[in-house]
Parts: sequence; C-alpha cells; structure tokens
Amino acid sequence: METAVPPPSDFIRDIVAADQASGKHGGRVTTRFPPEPNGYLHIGHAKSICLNFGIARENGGVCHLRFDDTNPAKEDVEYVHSIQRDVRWLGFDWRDKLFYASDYFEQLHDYAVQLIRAGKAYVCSLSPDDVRAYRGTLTEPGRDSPFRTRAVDENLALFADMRAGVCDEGAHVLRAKIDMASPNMNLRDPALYRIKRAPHHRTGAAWCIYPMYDFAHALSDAIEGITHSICTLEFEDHRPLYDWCIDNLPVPHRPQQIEFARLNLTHTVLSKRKLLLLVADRHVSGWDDPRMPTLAGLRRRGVTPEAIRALCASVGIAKRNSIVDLAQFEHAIREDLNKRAPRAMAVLRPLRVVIENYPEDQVDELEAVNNPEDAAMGTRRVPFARVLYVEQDDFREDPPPKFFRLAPGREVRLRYAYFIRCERVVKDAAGQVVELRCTYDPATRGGDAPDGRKVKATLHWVSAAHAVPAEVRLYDRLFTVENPNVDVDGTPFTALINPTSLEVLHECQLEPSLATLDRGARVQFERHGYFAVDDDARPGALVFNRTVSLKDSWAKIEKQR
RNA sequence: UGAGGAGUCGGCUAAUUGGUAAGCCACCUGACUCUGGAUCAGGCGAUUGUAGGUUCGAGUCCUACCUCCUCAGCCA
Repeated sequence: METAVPPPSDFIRDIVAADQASGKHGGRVTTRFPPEPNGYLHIGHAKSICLNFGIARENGGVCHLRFDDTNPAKEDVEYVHSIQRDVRWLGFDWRDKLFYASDYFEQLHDYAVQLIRAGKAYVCSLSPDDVRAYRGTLTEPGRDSPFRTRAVDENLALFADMRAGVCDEGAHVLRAKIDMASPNMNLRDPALYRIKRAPHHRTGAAWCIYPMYDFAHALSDAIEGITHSICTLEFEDHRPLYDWCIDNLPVPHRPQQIEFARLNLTHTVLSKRKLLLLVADRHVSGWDDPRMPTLAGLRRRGVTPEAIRALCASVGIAKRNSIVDLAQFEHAIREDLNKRAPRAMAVLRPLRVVIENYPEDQVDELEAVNNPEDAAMGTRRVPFARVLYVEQDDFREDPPPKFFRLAPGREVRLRYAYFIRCERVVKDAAGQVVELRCTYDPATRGGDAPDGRKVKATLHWVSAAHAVPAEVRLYDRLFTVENPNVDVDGTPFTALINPTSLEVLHECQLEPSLATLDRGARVQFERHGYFAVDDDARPGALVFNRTVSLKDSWAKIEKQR
C-alpha cells in the first residue's frame, strides 16, 4: 500500500498528459525500457523501469522491453535472462512487446544505405586516432575528413565490403555527414556503423558491422512506434542527433526523447562498469551477492519489490542531479517489511540460562503473536524448558545506570513466558560468563505478575533443546565513503571497499518455527532487524540474510525509563 | 575561454503558473507499549545560488553574475 502522501509530481508525466490532451499521438502512449544486456539491473534501473512502465500503465499504453544489443563485445545471454527476470520481479509486464535492436539489423542497414544514397552518410577510412584529431576539441571546430566527399557509388561499394567482411576492424566506419564545426560534438559527423568481429549472442556471425547507439536507438524507437523515449541526462546532447536520424529517414513514426536525472544513492555504487569490476575481481560472490545494489542482490537480501517501487515513487523525477540518502531507501524497506514480516525470537549470540526451579523434563507451550499490529497474522506456540538461551548483551554483571536488563539478582520478563531472576553467574577458567543460573516465578506465566510487580525489561529467548541452529549474515555498507561514485582525490574505488562489510554468525539459535520457512521468506527478529531466508544457501543449511537493521532500540528505551 | 543542462530546509522533492514557502527522509521531545526500531502527538530546520530590476506583491517575470553536471568512444 502506498503512503497517503501525494507523490511528487514529475515533468515527464506532465508532458505525456499534455500530449494526451492535444492528441499528439492519437491518444496512444508507448514507452520503452532499453537496457544493454551487459550487466545486471540495479536499483538505478528500477527508477527508469518504474517510470517507463508506470507511465505506460497509467495511460493505458504498453512499455516495450528492448535489448539494446548493438555491441556484441560486451553482451551476453546471461544478462538478457537476468534482466527479464528482474523486471518481472519488480512487478512489470511488457506483454508480448519483447524486442531486440538486433531484430532490426537488416532494416537499420537499409536505412544506412538510404542515407548514403541521399549523400547524408559516407564511409570514412581515417584511423581512429585521425578521426579524433579531425574532430577538433570542445572549443575548436573540427575539420572535414578527406573521405567526406567520397562518391555515393564508392561509399555504397565500400559499405558493402564492410558488411561482407572483407575489411579489417577499424579500417572504415560509416559516418553521418552533418557538421564538423558544430559546437555539439555529437554532430561532428558521428559514426553510424563500425566493423566488429565479435560473435553476437543472437545473430551469431551473421554480421560483422554493428550500428552505433545513436543510430540504432532513434530508429528502433521509430520502428516500434515509441511515443516518449525517456532516457537519462547524459543523452541531452544526443537529442539533436536522435532527431537528425528520424528527420532524414522515411520512418513510420516520430518519437520524442525526454531526459531525466538518474538515481544516485549514498554509499552505493550504481555504475555498471564498477559493479562488473566487483564481480570480476571477486570482491563479491556474484551479481546477486546480497551486498550488491543489483535487483538480484536486493532480492536475495530480502528487499521487496514494493519497497523499491516505493523508493522510486518517493524520489520524484527531475532534471537535477541528486544523491538520495540511503536512509530514505531503508525507510521504504522497513515500512513495507514492518507490515508483512512476522516477528520471531532469535538469539544471535547465545548465553546459556538454566532455570533451576523448573522441572528437568517439563516443556511448556507458550502462545506468541506473529505480529502485534496485525492480529490476522495469527499466533504460534513456542516451547519453554529448563535450559534456555538469551542474548549475551542482555546480561551485564555490572549493569551501568540505565541498563535494565538481566544482572545478578535482577528480575526480568522472558517474552510470552515468565519472570526470571538471575541467582548466580557461572564463569569459565578465563573468567568469561558462560552460564546464568536463574529461577522463575510460575505465577507469571504469560508475562504478568498477579501481585502487580513490574520488571523493567523483556528479553527474547529460545529453548536450548528445541532451538534450531542457523547461520546469520549481517551486512554492512560495502563502501566506507559517502558517495563512492565520486572520485575521492583520485582514490580507486576498490580501495574504498569496506573489508568487514559481511559478518557471518554461526552459533545463532532460533525458535523452532523458523526451521520450516521457505526460501526468500522474510521475518523480523526484534531487536536485530529484518531478515530473509537465503535462497541460495547450501542444501540443508538454514541461512538468514539481514535485509535491513533496526535502529538501536535499547539505547532509546532504556534512556526513557 | 564551445555547446547543452541544473541550482528551494542537512538529504529528496512540492508550490493552483505573480498572491506570501508545503511534504517525506534524517534528527530531537514527549506519550504508549510484554523488548516497537511500530504507533500517536509535538519540535528543529529554507530571507528559494548571488546582486540588481519590474510589481501592491516574485521561488515564479527581466538583467547580470556565481556554482555544479554532461559532451572531444569505431561504448551505451
């Protein structure tokens, strides 16, 4: 459920609404989400996905999923699969509108030939270095390539040679004939086609020339009848070229490119290049490592698609570069999980407690509520016995002033169970506390004392005999600086990786109801945070990933008392 | 010193198009609670990048300036 707060309005929806009002596209709205299959989708892509699919849905239109697969050297089928999975998981549907730029290679090639025939494109045989030299700089105009005046027939023949595979990579390139003196670098005769001898994941070896982004993207949009082609800010300077492509070819439709600011999150790397580096250099276990900001990583970490969508709705759409505080994302996660995750008792760092006056072989079944805020989530029964575990830091031998939990001689409540009093502390040879000897008050069953006496703390616990052992993984921020997307005095970003970003706890003891949870299931261990059952754990192993931590409760609670 | 964009509380955004700066996150206070981080109530916090101008009135219009981002791939 969304918050009652009106979402930030956004200028793109305003444009679409205006177009709808004026009937610009005959009342039709078609958008597209166009990832290059060269990596996994991350939270930044989620903003674009929510925007494109959202606008289409709101206007009764469709959003196409189109793979921009025009650079076979970087692409892989693994990515086209993961992208489809992640978009679906996020909650969006492209219906039957799944396309690939490579579907249009033949058509695109025809368009290129038409441009050559019209004298608007030419084959340039300058070396890459020379092309750069001829291009000029930001402040100086470029110079015409000596091949700019090549005859149409010669261009046609050379382009055919390029396609036929008789040329080496880099020998020629097809260029648009626009303006080498343009103040916009993108218009200084940009490359349209280059020779590339890499096998393509869909077309195999059928092609050895591939269209460049600007050419392929504009025309793919036109071919598919996209009405609003929404992309990020760095393409603003490309819009004149986008328009040039559709202005100079007999395309069936004229799409409009609109740019918005991409999402940035503090403490989070959202650069595909850098994420790939993390995977390739094995700083993480893979694209779905729970520390990764990828949708696959977030999913494995226990983040819900609803929370991601809520974040995207809350950050708004604008042209202003911004960095959203990670806390805003964590808030969205907690808000969603708070409603859906049942509560459970878990002891992450166990301390043994023996209830001396509790019969050796007796077991109580106590009723516990699954969610105090939602009675519909029901109750469960939790076994209570003579030997228990409580959290190590719920006991202090020398309690400081505001510490109200267990200490020698002190009485506390075990949640849903009884009041217990610490009678004695057992230590090992090294002086470490290894066990607490306690007594319980049978009259306090259920958690209230008939004589009205109060305790100042309530502890979580599990029965040692019934508890299930589990591995619990706590994650910290992967990076140690505010924004690892920004260079810090030239520091390579891998130097910013926090080496202790993953803490694995092996001796955790959980209440037995957690043993049968499905993979991916989410639960709140009160005081510790929200967790999800790892869906990639070893068979038989019970592994929980912490989705997001709760804030430090005891500090606040004990301060108030 | 080319071109294209952008500047509103600490962060992210809004302001009926000229009518007197709103919301969320974060933070802080209370209240309640069988561990709430929950919930409820309240608070802190922006002379809207700067300087002028028009106007009864400017975040909105005009002028100048400042700062930041993007672009010199045969990547997308």
